[in-house]
Amino acid sequence: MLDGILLGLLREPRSGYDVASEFRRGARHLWAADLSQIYRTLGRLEKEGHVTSRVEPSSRGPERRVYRRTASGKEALLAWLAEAPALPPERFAYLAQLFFMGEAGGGRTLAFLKDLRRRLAERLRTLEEIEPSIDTEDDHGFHTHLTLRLGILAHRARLQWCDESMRRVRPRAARRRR
Amino acid sequence: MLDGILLGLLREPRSGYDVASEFRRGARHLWAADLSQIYRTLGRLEKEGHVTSRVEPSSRGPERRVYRRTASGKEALLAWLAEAPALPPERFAYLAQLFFMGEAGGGRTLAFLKDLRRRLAERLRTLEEIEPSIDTEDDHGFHTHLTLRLGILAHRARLQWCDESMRRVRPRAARRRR
DNA sequence: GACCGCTATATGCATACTCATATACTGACG
DNA sequence: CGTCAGTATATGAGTATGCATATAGCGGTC
Repeated sequence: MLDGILLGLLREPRSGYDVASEFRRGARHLWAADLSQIYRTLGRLEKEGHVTSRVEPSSRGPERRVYRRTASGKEALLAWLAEAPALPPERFAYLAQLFFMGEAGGGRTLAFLKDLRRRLAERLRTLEEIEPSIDTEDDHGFHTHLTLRLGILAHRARLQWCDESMRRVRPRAARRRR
Repeated sequence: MLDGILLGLLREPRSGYDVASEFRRGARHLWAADLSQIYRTLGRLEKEGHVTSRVEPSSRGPERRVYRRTASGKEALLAWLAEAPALPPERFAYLAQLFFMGEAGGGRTLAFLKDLRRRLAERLRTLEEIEPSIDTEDDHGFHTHLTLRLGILAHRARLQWCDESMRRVRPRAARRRR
């Protein structure tokens, strides 16, 4: 999976470090990846012939290993884009916690939702801050904006759900106290 | 992470196979897990003393290894529930594809979104079918319903996003044809 | 000149996860 | 009686991921 992302980011030749920075700036909200993971994957892509690398001097640090996408790499990228939309396995750790919160007596649910709401709101804020900086005229910018937009709408829906849930929890908690 | 879920499902003694079935029925929308992964994790939880197991005859199949949660297991579960809400690393494979869809010339975006919408709508339908069957009176049912509810709201938001996105894509595609 | 932060690559280790495969019992259906 | 679906456990192999750590150049600041 990371393969496609790295091949996509290598639209222009870049070092692993640059790819990782690009990643953090533009794609952080859609995929998480570690520097070590990126280096390893680039290494594998090179063995597979999807990229080539060349060591080049850097103006402000140690030597850089610059990766270039090959024709085969471009092909692999297009093949990935031609695949059906990949719905990932759902993995919501906080929902799993909430699912069993009844075992904690139910008294913790409200505090948990409050905390969750705060964290989600924070994430939403960072997404909203990025949005106006995207130029939607060119194709890449347009698609970037589409993905960012889902992040924003999804987070808003989650916040609404937090509010709805907290409204439902309060009377239950009150009943328990009686 | 799976530890907490398994310990939660072991509110009553169950075999690995039962846990997996329970999983598919009630928690499929919040965490994905493989049977082999569940067996292995139960094995580890036993080594750690959080569960014990005993082989018992089955009425309709081979022998079952039934797991029981220990006091230490209950403690570990409560500790997990007391942790802050765990926001998982974002991993949206289909968003990653969309992010780079400009490389495919942009002509594929609409078909991609249509396909995605269909898949998401299908998932939403299965969630909505489960909803009315949940009894929200008891604590576990209530919390189950909360998590299901987020699944439903999140999917509705995604569908809206698909529609919004398709409306934005069409004029661009028309412009490209000129 | 010492130290800090950023740039830059790479590896080791442990865990998590996926997919395939082996084994074997039971009940239903044709 | 054969076969299939469902019940049931377990392991091997390969991949992905996360976290820590080692190394080292460069530029600025105190």
